[in-house]
Amino acid sequence: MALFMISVAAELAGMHPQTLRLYERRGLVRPQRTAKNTRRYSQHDVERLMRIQQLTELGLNLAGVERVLAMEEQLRVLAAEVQRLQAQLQEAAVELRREIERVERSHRFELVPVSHTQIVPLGRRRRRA
Amino acid sequence: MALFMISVAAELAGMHPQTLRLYERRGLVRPQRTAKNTRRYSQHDVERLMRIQQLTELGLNLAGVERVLAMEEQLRVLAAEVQRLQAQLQEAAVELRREIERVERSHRFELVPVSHTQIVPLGRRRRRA
DNA sequence: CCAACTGTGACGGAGCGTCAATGTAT
DNA sequence: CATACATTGACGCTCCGTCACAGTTG
Repeated sequence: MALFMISVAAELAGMHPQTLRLYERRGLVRPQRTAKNTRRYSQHDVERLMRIQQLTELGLNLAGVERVLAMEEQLRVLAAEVQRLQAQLQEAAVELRREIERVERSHRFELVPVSHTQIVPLGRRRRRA
Repeated sequence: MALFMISVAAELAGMHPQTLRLYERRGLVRPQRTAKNTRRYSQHDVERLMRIQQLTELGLNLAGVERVLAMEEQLRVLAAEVQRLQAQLQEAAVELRREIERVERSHRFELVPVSHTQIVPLGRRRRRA
């Protein structure tokens, strides 16, 4: 996983390095730190920075950005849940058909329809014409 | 449905009337207008004003408030969708059991298990001991 | 010692809530 | 005429991005 020092991350995000430090102080991004206490930004951090920039360009202040990012995460989770449930529901429909078929087949093997049986004494089976 | 003039709505929401006019100009609330062009706030408008106040007290600016309110609506819609799908899924499980039972019952009426049949010549039915 | 990091402090522009002035209708 | 509405402009406070300065590390 690639990590960038603050100058590179700022360049990638199109921001002033000071802005990145400010965002970290406000808790908007949490880059790793090296043993010598310098920030290291992941690709994910940079993408988050770009998303922050989109929102601030829309006029949001940082409090709004923070809340919107949190809500976007909630939306992703919920949308995934909807996706999952829809798939599960479709699976349930398939399951229903399959199960009914299974039950019918099991009966077909175990059972003999009355209308198809012929009562014939044992040992006196007639030949079909 | 009760409607309030701006002074009353501002009182109810705990805001300055000018603030309400500002919010309308920004498109955050859309009170009705009388024929003489004075604003009329519904109960729903007042509740929205109070929600806006909560968000601004959290430090959001108006751009953020607008976006958050829109996303809250999306979240409500998605949450309702999840609710609906879960109920539908549970219903599907019930349906599965019911349908299987129906199939089995229909076979039980139409069919006779082989193991329970006895091949007996007609008219020579034996009495059970 | 230079380059890039770290932090803190200050400044300017923008956003926002309130006040003030002015006009209109009941 | 007094009151409450309307609109518009201005002022002060806060937020935020950037710049500046000082200290540390390779």
